[in-house]
Amino acid sequence: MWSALADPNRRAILHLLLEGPRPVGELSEACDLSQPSTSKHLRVLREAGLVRVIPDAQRRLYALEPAPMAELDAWLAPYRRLWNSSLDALGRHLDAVDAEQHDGGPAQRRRSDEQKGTGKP
Amino acid sequence: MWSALADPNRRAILHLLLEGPRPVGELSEACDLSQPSTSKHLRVLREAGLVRVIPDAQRRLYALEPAPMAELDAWLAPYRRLWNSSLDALGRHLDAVDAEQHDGGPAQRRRSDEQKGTGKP
DNA sequence: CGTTCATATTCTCGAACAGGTATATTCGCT
DNA sequence: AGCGAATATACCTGTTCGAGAATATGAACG
Repeated sequence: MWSALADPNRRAILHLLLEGPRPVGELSEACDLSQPSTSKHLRVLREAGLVRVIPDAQRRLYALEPAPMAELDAWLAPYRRLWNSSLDALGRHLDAVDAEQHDGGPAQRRRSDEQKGTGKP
Repeated sequence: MWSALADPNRRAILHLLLEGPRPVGELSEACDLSQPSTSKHLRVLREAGLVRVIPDAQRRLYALEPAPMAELDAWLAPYRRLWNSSLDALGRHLDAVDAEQHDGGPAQRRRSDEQKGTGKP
């Protein structure tokens, strides 16, 4: 997933998909990429699980897949404490989530975080 | 910065640095990397602004630089909205969205997605 | 001053990657 | 069925990347 996000064009595609599903041609035009290049980038994004494809006649609509972003957020969480160690609600909330995953504490808010192993033990 | 984060070894280094500044040798040993390789990765991380160096005699302590993580978080912010709404009612809404995108049915999840004219009716 | 430890840099090689062109596939339309 | 639009794949090419070996810098210490 990280290598998929490493490319600026792919991030641009994701940014466009933020506004809703789009066909390849539109992404290609908006990102100023050739159509084959766009298709290849979309393939990488799809194999990384970042987007999913919705077949629509001869078109293929691509849509964001939110799950990997949650994974990214989970990775970022420990670092978030660093850059702003004194957040009002957010930081405490995240700390709570972190603690919850360790001691099984008040698990009432984001219990859907425990989806699959991130491959990063 | 993204390309710096794309490498698993570099992410491992950052993960180690979470526990505090460390000299190169320690990182090298912990990540099972050769010393030159570690130095090269650290150079990339440094040029990406992700770590900073603290010279200490003939040693060089590397420490996390929190700022770029904030940048990452800012980039992630728009997507966070997405997965939050998805996690909210995971299974049912995914099915609903799926159906909606096939028959153009009740667009209940589209709160503020269609803000800009995509030029694609 | 020379030795040794810790780190950085250079070089080279093989693999991976991005972009371009040409071609294949699939669906809708007439 | 055949044509055309939309998308995917294959092939080629120049570039980048990461690992490894050899070497250079630089500081402590005898």
